[in-house]
Amino acid sequence: MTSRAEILEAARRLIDRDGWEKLSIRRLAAELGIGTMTLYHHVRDKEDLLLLLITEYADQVPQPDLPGEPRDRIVATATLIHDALAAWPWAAEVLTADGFVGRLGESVWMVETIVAGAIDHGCTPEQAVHVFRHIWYYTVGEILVRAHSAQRPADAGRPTDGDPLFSGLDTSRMPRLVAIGDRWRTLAAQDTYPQGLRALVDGLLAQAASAAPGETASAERGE
Amino acid sequence: MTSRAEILEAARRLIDRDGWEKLSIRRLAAELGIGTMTLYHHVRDKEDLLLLLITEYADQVPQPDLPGEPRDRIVATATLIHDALAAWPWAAEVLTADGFVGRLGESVWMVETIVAGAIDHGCTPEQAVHVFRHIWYYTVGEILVRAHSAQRPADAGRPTDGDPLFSGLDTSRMPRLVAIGDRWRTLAAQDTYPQGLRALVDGLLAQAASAAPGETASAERGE
DNA sequence: TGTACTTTCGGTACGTGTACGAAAAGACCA
DNA sequence: TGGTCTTTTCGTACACGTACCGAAAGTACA
Repeated sequence: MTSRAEILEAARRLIDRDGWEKLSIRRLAAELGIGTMTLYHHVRDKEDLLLLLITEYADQVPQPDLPGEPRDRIVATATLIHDALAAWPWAAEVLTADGFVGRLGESVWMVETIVAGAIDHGCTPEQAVHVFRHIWYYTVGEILVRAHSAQRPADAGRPTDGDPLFSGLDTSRMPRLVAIGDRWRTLAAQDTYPQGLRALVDGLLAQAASAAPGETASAERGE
Repeated sequence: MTSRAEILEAARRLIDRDGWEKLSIRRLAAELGIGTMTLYHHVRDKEDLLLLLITEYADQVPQPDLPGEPRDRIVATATLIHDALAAWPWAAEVLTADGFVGRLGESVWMVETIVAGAIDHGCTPEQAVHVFRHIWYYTVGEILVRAHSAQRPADAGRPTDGDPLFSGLDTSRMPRLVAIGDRWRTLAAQDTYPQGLRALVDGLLAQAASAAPGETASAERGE
């Protein structure tokens, strides 16, 4: 009669004790004192387990006051999502899972806030959904690329000779890039998410405005 | 005396015959008639093998003429990268790998073209590198999320009831989204990459312009 | 109480990536 | 040729996720 709650509790215990990399179906089953395959009766697969953990985690993120311009609310909320994901090592394992967004639990307000912000700014609801979608893509990409680059234990050969994103790049074919010397190699250290996000949001909102100029979205009921 | 070229050839053979999902270190070794662990002398790990395959593939992408505005060159090149990655099933397995960009082989011109386009538009070289970086994040996110959503064999329970990105979303907490009815569920079918990319690029270029207004980048030599 | 059906449990087995270390083969020089 | 050192080969072993399927336990109805 092992319940979902007990499973998640045991998983958290395991993660706290041995680190989340050591979390495995087998170890979790052992921790619970049940057969390995029994776990599969409460959880579809490992991805599902991690998604459940994520829901639990997301439920604890408090909803802050977000006054200000719609645009600023969007940016602030996206940054919140980003920071939460970045602080959350096992997010990268499931970030692209189907329905990840739907597993945000209590934190669906993040999605709603972004969509509502876009509508308030003058987007149609359809455009607003796309605004969220693009922000999501960008955020996921940023998290995944950076997370992957970060978890490398400093390859013996190249002791972090610069931006891992570009490591091994054949610079002899890139005259325009090389023109700035080796400075570009060190740009990775900066946290570039805020700028990129701002640019994306600005671009999206401008795009929506020019697609339907001067028009305030009317939330018409569909079907 | 198994060479890298032979390994890659055998890998391609295996992929053509059984599909790339079936490609494994063990099967590849068997195909080559060598011991499994021998492969590890020519290839660091599986990720490295896939990156080698990617270099080979990328080398075959022809470099097109890209006239027009710098902005359009950037967008066109990014779209080319995106489409290549999307057409390339095993890209998702290594897309976030360190130095992926450096494994583009002959296709480094893609990186150079984007960086050069940004500089030609008035960005500083540092800004141009960031332009590429943000485009890369967005593209990777788009590819990974969509790739993951696509490879699901239509869950028995929910026969594709809409956008997999949002599946399971608690819409009762999203009044503004629900206001458009269920239409938002079907928006996923559209290819939204071009719009998002355009918005991102526009935003990035506008941001760079406002950071250093009216200034044309001077490619000063660094260090 | 007996019987049929459903839910829960878990042992075994397959295929995976790859760490480790021993063995074989090749290279080089005395 | 013999010895030493380096490169290449690969057998064994481990932990993993999980498909498959039989066993056990719980439930419903006769």
